Amino acid sequence: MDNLIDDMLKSNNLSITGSRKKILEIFFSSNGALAHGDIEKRTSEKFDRVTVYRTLQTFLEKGIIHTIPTADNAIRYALCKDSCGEGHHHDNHVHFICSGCNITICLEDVLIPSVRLPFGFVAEEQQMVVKGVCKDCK
Amino acid sequence: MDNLIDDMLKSNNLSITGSRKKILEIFFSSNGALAHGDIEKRTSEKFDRVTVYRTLQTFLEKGIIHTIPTADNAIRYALCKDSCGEGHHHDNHVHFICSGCNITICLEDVLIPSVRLPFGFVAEEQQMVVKGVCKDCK
DNA sequence: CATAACTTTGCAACAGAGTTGCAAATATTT
DNA sequence: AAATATTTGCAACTCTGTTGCAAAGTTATG
Repeated sequence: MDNLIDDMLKSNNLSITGSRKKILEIFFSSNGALAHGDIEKRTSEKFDRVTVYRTLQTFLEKGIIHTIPTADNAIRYALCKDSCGEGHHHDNHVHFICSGCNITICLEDVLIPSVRLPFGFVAEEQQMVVKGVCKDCK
Repeated sequence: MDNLIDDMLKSNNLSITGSRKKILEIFFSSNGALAHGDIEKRTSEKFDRVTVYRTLQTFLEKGIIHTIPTADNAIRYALCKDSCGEGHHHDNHVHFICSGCNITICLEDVLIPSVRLPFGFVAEEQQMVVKGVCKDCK
């Protein structure tokens, strides 16, 4: 497990540091998406806020994590499935937010359906968020 | 025009005040969705920041406007079409953000397609945002 | 394996978005 | 026109995120 994380960092040309390892571990051991605040809570005051922000930013740039749009004004992050090439991650799946436990889940198998736009509009990227009750809260 | 706005406020049990009239006017005269900051700019320093926030909050509660989810961490608001009853607005249309002029538009005629969720998940509400180029920037 | 070169961290300070309490001002009711 | 209720503006605050810079840590080099 530790080796997997080290390799992951190394293959992205990132120095292997305590905070990066810890934050990656948190992502691996959580089944949903995480907001910056969630991560701060789970690192139990070990790292500076700024370090967490910068680490997330770095992971984002390297395509290790991706962002999830939410209406509640807090960016959430989730691990990318390593099925696609580095850098250009295809984030074309639906995200689910449970109104019970508030978890945010990537529904990797549920693809965003395409819509027919009015004449003159060209789509480049689309995001879909479904709110409801997850299988554990039912 | 002034009467329409007054009636709109009155029928929602809201006092008719300068800031509310002005902010409603701004919504009527803009063709896209507005963030809090946009509104502040267009009121040209006439009202307090807090008043704008509270007015938007009030309009939201009364179902006069609705929020639009964006990835860039700023809530945007748009007028609700008055086709549906008071309070319970059906916000089931797609939103479009232009990467050229950055406008956010409600595509009232483009309904969000429903998706098949994994077993055990129940959808209550869904939001879809398409980014691309609008008809004026093409 | 020590030293140099580079990268990352933590601190401090800041910026922007949004909220709350409260007294003053403005609307509405009578 | 006075009494009541609602709304506004101010001040102060919280929360989220960013930037510059020196200190500490990591990696590469001889």
